Amino acid sequence: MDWRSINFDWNRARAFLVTAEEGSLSAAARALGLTQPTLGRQVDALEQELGVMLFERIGRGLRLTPAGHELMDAARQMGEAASRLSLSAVSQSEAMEGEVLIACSDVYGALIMPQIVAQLRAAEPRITIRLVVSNSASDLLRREADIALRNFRPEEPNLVARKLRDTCARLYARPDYLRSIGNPETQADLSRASFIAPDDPAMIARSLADFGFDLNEANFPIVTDNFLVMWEHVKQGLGIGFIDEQIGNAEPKVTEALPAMRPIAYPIWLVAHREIYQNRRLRFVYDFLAEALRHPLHSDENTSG
Amino acid sequence: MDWRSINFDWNRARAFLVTAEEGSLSAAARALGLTQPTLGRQVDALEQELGVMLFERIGRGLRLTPAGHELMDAARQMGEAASRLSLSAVSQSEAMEGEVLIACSDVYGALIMPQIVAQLRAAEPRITIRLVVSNSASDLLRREADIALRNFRPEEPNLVARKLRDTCARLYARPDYLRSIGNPETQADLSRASFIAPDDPAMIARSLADFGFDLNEANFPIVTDNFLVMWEHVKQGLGIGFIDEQIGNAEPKVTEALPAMRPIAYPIWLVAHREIYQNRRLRFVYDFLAEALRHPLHSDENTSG
DNA sequence: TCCAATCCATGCAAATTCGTATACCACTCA
DNA sequence: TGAGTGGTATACGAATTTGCATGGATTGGA
Repeated sequence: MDWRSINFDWNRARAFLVTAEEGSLSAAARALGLTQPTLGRQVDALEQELGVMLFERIGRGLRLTPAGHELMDAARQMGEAASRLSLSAVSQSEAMEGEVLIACSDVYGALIMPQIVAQLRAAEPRITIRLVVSNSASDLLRREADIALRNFRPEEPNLVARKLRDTCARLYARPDYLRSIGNPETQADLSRASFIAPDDPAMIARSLADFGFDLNEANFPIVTDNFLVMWEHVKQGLGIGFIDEQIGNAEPKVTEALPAMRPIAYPIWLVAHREIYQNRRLRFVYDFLAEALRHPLHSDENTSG
Repeated sequence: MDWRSINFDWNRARAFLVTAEEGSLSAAARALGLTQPTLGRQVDALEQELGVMLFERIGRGLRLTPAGHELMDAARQMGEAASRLSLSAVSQSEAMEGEVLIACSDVYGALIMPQIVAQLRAAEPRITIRLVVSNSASDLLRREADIALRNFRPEEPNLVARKLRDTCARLYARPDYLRSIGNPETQADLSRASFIAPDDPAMIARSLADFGFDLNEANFPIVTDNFLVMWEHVKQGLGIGFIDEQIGNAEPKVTEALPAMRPIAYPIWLVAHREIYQNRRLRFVYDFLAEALRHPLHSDENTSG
């Protein structure tokens, strides 16, 4: 495309428009929050730039030349479009209406978010929520989501992040499963137990080694990349699984496998695009989530899936 | 009027428009003759100013956010209006079509300009002429005229002036009138003659004293502020009058009253508004008049009124 | 898998623009 | 007529904006 015809200083067009409408440079300067010399120079420069004399300089005030009068039509339309642009922008950033994309894990999406979303929509019904469920970190910079729940400190610059709290994961299993393996009481007692593991068993095994376990691939007969799937297998009595204590404690079908064991602590971070600084709707959801997730839910509030 | 909604940096809107249309800051910079950092900062600033995120920064290039996409409509209309403004300005300054206001004295308007205007309109028929006839200097700065013929060096700054040549005024009268007062040959012989005087007889008397006359108010029985009226009275044989030799010599009814007398010399200046530098039509008329008036018209070209 | 091309972000010096202060002019009203 | 009001033009120092140079990152193809 050829942009030559718009390649002039648009601020000078604004100066021309307001000066013509207000009748003087001084009045235009007041209206725009600038000074009279500035407006005067901008109008002069526009005349030079366009090669047209816009105003006659008479003693007091200015008067449009015939040429200037001819150009007022286009200038007004430019101003109206500018006004639409800015008002539309304001309404966009101020509007509570619209969709917010929240990225979270499948477990959070299924077991924690529902009641938070319910509260949020009760508070602000015009906001609609799209849950982007993934167990890998969503790319906020590419707007795969507006706000993400993460369990690690985000490293990307240009993101807004807030650590909400620390939480714990514990080992859960069905009581009948625990009985079937002899009601273990120590890590050593679980050396031949079955764990329902997410994703990479080898890595899980290494991590659990820090907690006194001695496990190998034989301890991971069922693997899935979906925590919900894992959890359902635990609830079915097929083995032991790690899950957030908030969820595990609320599930009547299961019990803690090793109550004496030190839990695995990890953080809860709320991460968002910088746009939350500018968009009232995003800001609202961000703050709402931060407040709702700051403390664990009461057990009786949980969905037991 | 309330201008708040247009009081943002319009150049940033231009940066936004071209960047969105071109697909990248670099391409927009090339299209506008700016640099990529400049465009980038302008877009950033617009986002801050409007409170809306316009682009997602993805690896290569940018992509409009939904909010940015919403604003493109208004931005395009702004650009189209800007384009109309600029193109309209160009066509105005380059248009040969239109009116040109020429200020001149009544004598020039009636006796000199007609044939010059005829030539001018033959050369450029789309130009129309309005003759602003006045024996006092028109105010070009207030656009009482575009171009003025004057008989003195203009003093106003901001005007464009060119001295075309010097010309002379001489004393004329009808031969029968001269006979009736005894065929005068010297200034003293005219001490009881009748002069048809423009405007202020006392001032004329003082001026003529420099040329050896000794006149008083009794010598000015007919006074008018209109040189054409004066000239018609001279042609009617009612007295003696000063007029440009170009006109006097071309009028068969009259003859020079004192051929031996030194003529009154005065300059012919062409004065115009600065706008002639920008307006092709004004420039054409200015140059045409300068050329046409540089030398006296041939006698046989004159209208004899 | 590496290289070339292309793009955005940022630091810094230069150029431009802006605001303050002031001079000057035209009109109005006492 | 003379002071007051409200306007434009200009000088100059300060603030902002711009361009250049450079670094980092991604894409596409050899």
